[in-house]
Amino acid sequence: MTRKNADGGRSTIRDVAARAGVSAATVSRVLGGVYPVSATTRTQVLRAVRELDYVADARAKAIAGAGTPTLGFVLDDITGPSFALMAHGVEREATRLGHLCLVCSTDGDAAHEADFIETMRAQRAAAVILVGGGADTPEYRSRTARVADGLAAAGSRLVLCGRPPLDPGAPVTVIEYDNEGGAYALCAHVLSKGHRRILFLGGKPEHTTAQGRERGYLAAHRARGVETDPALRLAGDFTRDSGYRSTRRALEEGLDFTAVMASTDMVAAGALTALREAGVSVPGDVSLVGYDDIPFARDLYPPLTTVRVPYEELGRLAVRTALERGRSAADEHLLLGTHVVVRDSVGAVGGGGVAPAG
Amino acid sequence: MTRKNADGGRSTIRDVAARAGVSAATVSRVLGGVYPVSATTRTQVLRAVRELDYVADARAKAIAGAGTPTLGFVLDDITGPSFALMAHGVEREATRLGHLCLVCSTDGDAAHEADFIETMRAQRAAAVILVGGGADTPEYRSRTARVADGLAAAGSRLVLCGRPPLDPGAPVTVIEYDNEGGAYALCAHVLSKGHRRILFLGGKPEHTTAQGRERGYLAAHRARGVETDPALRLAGDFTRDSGYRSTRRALEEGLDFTAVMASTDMVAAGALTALREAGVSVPGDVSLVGYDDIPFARDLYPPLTTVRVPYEELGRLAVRTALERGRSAADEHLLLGTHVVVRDSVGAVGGGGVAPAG
DNA sequence: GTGAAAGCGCTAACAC
DNA sequence: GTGTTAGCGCTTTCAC
Repeated sequence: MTRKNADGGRSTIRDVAARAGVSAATVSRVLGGVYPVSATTRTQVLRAVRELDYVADARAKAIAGAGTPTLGFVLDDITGPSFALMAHGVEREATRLGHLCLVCSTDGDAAHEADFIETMRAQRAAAVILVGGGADTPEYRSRTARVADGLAAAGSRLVLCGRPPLDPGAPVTVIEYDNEGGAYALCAHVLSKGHRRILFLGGKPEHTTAQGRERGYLAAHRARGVETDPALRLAGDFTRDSGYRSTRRALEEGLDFTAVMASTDMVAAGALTALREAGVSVPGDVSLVGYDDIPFARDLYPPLTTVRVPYEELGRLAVRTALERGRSAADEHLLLGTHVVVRDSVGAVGGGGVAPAG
Repeated sequence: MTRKNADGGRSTIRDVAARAGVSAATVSRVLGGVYPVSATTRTQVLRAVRELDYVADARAKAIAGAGTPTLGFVLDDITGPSFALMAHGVEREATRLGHLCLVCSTDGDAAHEADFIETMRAQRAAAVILVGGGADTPEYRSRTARVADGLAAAGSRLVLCGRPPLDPGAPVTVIEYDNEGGAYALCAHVLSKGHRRILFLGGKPEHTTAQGRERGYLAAHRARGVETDPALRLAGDFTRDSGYRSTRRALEEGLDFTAVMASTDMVAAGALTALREAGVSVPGDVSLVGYDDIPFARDLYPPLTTVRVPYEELGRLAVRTALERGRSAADEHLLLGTHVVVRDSVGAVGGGGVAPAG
């Protein structure tokens, strides 16, 4: 059994050097790879490394100038399928590019988020990626701009993913996907089937992602010249439970609608269960659509018509953009397209809806 | 606007010291918190820190002896709902305990996993947590034991979560949940409804989690004195697609069964869709059960009867055990219980099954 | 209470 | 080729 040096602690480069009968610098060189070293020395050093089971301290390397660059990734909730997908993309791309990736899920807690960003700064992260909508308040803008400045001044970079963009000039990279466009197309599809009273299950009113999707809903109606009923737009959040509760309440209150457009597939899942429990058939009585196209969407019954968002791709892109961006401090802004994927949860109107017409 | 020191780079403790007109040691002390410093000095230092927007380099701190401890978390696929849940638990508990958490998803690639563990060692992580089953081969045991030794020698610790345990004596903490027991109870439930030909959708044959669940399936049959048909046990993996494909094939081949027991909720989701596409009603014609109780399970139609595994709790526990363990190098072994949650996907036999009775 | 100096584990000139 | 000497940015004796 290979044992460590006497004190049982980790061994240092000097221990290796001593055992191999060379200087620390030499050890560093053979481990470094490219520097010319004589074959015999190299062999000896390598043997010592093996015998001591030596692994260089990454922090020390980092501080000395070498070292693996790091990257921070912050999301609301790693448990949400769409963000998990993104996390996957981020993680893959980061390691592909030789970066370490620190992940933090904040549970929507702003303080936690701030803490983590600070930590990333302390780690001298090459970039920190923030994902997930949020409120676009003046406080948000100034706070985030400050963060962006701080990061930029430290040679790092802030990437906003699906988040409210900042005022022009702020040193951030923002990558968005088209919430309004996707929702517009989706809603147009539903309208084209003859639906005129579409229940919209939104998110938190101040949440920009939710807003974008709602704008799409509204715009599609406007384009078709059909009026929207404010009573049909319900706030909530992006969870399954929110969809369930809102739908239940809508049903109990006797709201009149023939379709529901959920702001998220998770919300749609909850809505579907609520509908089913109430004996409402989908899409027979009521049609249903979601947003995100999470893997599960097609296993729902009926398979859910929804909007595909390229989350994993988004994650990869965020990393690549943040890391490979030219040295320009200019802010960049990317908008990824989305498209609706039609499955079986939308039917032509006529089946009835849930309430007696007018 | 607060600007950095001249070169635009990050400022160091010396920059702060200079600006505050004190020594670096003093800055370190006021930032450290507890050391006695005069009120005026403290104020000045703090002001300098603010003006310079100074954030101490975590790597340098770490190397100097202070610094935030780190913890590594490795999983197959962060996209899988159950592991995402665990990741959440791990992440929460780690930050609660003041640890940084590095997450890596390996996509089942052993080399990637080895790399990451090496990285964690280089980061001098306090512990590394490995989750997800795998093959319990001699190679696995010796390789992992070596890793455990290396980590232990470096003052760190390996935690195996739902992974094949090592030979006794290896310095690891293993936390398992009861696959066999859960599967046994679940299968017993299905059998109690009169089912006698239950299709088992397993995982990779060498995968210990899959094996445990299969053992439970077998044991439940044995306990009831019902014979099992090997043709009814299909291998696959833990994905939704695998469940879909296997079920489809079983149907095409005219396999005779009245229930399907999927080794995972994801697999069950795929199976459900395949069944539905074939016009087989669940649970009318065929009953279906899963394993994991992922959040989505109840939004499937019919709501899925499954086994609840406390994944998030598991993650928290892994962190706590790894970090708060006494200084004893003894190996620990925890086994978490599971329980079946009955929903509506199992019916009494009689509806028929999918093939003409023998 | 505060500063000077040593040192954490490593890399990178700069000699020879 | 290889060793010596400086650092990297921080903390922590040890003096004063």
